[in-house]
Amino acid sequence: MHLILDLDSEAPIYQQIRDRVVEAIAEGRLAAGASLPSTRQLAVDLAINFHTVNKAYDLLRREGIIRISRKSGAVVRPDAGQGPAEPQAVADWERRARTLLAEAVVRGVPREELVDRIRVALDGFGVGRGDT
Amino acid sequence: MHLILDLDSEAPIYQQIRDRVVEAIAEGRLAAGASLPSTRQLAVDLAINFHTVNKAYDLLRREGIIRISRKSGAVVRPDAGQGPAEPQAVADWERRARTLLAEAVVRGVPREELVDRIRVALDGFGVGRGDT
Amino acid sequence: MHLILDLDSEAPIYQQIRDRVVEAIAEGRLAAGASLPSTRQLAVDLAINFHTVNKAYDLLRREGIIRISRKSGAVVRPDAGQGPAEPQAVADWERRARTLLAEAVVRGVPREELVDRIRVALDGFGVGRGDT
Amino acid sequence: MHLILDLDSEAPIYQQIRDRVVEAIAEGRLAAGASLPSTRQLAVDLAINFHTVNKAYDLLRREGIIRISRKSGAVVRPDAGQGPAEPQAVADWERRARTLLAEAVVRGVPREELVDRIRVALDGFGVGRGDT
DNA sequence: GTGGTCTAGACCACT
DNA sequence: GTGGTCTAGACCACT
Repeated sequence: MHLILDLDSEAPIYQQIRDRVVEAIAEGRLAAGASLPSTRQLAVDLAINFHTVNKAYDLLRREGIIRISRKSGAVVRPDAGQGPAEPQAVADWERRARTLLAEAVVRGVPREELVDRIRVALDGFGVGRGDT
Repeated sequence: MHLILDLDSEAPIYQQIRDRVVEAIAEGRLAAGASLPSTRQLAVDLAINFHTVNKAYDLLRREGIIRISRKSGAVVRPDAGQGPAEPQAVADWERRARTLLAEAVVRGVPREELVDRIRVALDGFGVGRGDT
Repeated sequence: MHLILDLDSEAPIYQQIRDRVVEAIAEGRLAAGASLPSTRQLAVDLAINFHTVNKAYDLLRREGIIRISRKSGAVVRPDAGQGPAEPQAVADWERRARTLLAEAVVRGVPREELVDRIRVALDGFGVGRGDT
Repeated sequence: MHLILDLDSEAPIYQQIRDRVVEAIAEGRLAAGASLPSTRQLAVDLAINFHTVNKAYDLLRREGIIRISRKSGAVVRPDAGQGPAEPQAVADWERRARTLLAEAVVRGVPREELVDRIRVALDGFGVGRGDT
């Protein structure tokens, strides 16, 4: 799994790892059931502290996106994106989406362009397309 | 201007203020040219320190969303959302949107529902609709 | 005298007035001995408080750039830009110039471009050209 | 890094710190990639509050001149002064330069002396000389 | 009356 | 150990 960090960003590294993994799953680069690199391996690859990778994986586990076991390490949950989403998580997501959309509107991005950009992004995601 | 904070949220208070103001502008509750409460006043209303409000207003100013002067306090920029958006800001926005969309996809929100929710949110925004 | 203010700027209005007057003198739009508008007139033209204009004029007077008398109001000093500059003022000016140049260099403006831009600016100034 | 403040100056302390750091980078005393003192350390050295240093560093970060991380503290961006300067920033810079030059002209500094002083200042800057 | 700056100290987040 | 956030209060600058 290739994964690019932006050390200049104000976003914490563990959050960036979490975000990139989520994107990789959405894009289909990380299939359901696939293994993530070991925390130590990824830490070496990214030249960061292994506790930071640990924190990212733990976050993904708590979000129900991956499973972690001593035997098989971290794997993408086979049912990720299958069952209905948790109402609580969806409500929270919707609030964040609202803020993000409001920002674009206030910045003067035309609605058509906005919807287009969202469509393009969604088209890049192979998971959950309904034809799976 | 009514504005609700979540003190339990991990999002800093100043960021929440910024987000709520942006939403209020997008919704049309805060019109272009309208005054925001003074930093001290809003601090009293929200039962927080005025420096925190200051930081939020300063952030909005640097984003080009409000104008601040010692004379007239903070006002929504009359040209907010008028001119074309800055490419840099739009690129940054798109990255954040991608991450957010990926999360929804991975959580199993169907695409139709996703697009619907976005449409509903956009319909709640009065600004920049083109027919104004 | 036409004079444009930027109310969005963080620079105080009195400082902007002072700066614009200095530029007008350098450009030759305000000749040595010429009268400035009365403080009340300028305040009306700029839609600002007349105390603010007063403060700007007082600053120009203290800098030795204009003379103020009850009889003839504010006039550009006839000897502005004639005699040798005050060493103290020049030293102070040089420090500010150093900071400004350092900023351009750090931002990556090539030296040739830097010198060119300065030359162009100086060419727009009619006063003190030596051929007067 | 040695750095001298003028507590009597009307320029805010955080701005002075920012200006001195920019000069140190232009002079080559602070190389690309070099570390700045920690906010707390510099505050002790300058006998000021660490929040003031924080504000200066935050300003430098927003200007894209330094990078800040909790791990390695503040470092001069390796690419500072490398890529082409932002047009917006250059336009703003040019306006300030115009005002500064006008002031010198009005004060009676001869053009030759003016250009000489600028050349001398630029010669003191090791960064971006093209022959490096 | 408004925002801006500075000091001071507490506590937290990240690595 | 580093920076980030928040509170608190004083004083100043601008209009």
